[in-house]
Amino acid sequence: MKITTWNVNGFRAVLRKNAFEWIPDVDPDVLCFQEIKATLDQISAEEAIIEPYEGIWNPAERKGYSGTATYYKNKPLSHEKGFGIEHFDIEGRVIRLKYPDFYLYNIYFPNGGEGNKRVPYKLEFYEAFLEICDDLHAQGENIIITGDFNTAHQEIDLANPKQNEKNTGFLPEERVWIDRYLEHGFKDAYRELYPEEEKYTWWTYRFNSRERDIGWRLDYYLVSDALMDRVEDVVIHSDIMGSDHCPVSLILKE
DNA sequence: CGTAATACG
Repeated sequence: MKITTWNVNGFRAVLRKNAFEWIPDVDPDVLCFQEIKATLDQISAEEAIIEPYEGIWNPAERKGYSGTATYYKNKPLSHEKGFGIEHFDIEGRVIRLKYPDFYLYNIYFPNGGEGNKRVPYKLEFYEAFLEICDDLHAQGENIIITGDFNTAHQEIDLANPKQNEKNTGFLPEERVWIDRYLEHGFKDAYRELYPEEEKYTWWTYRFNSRERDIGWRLDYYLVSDALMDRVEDVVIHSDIMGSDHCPVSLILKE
């Protein structure tokens, strides 16, 4: 089974750029998109279709902002949008699919904002979601979390760690939440397999950053400890264009 | 700089 995550930074922008063309080549079983920045009524029915997938959209209430969509080949046992907490759910950040062996969460974690204004909301979101994961783990369930975490975990996860210690995305109080997830029964699948690799998944559109590879690793797969032996590979598709993020795939053994 | 609506990342 192959799962691919991609922060599209505007579903309509990706359509305009014809930038979904890589999908048949990568051929994921599930596609997790973040920052769709659209509702279904802003595009045609045809534009929402990605063959041969079926899609679930969870847009934010606010126009042109945030939002997630998950496309799958094989129908999950069930699916839910949000986590039942109003002030988080209105931003369309969460879609959960239930498969026989695990829950798959597609999540667009909050950005800390200009002047770190939204860091408190972001930290609350990490906290609330970890509690949900704790409950599921306590029930013996396995979980795969993927999406844009909006935080680089360690110095190895961004090109310029020193100069970003006071910027959202690399604040100590944000990074410690990734530590907490790992302490609560998750593995960072990419880092487990590639402890020394310096590869990024996001580059600002400014300053020619992508060409110069001045980036951050913000898009992760956190998998329950018990699932780690089923992880065959994690692939960062650095060459796939169309957004300021690149797609990342998780390949699971059956 | 880019996406999208006048803010946000």
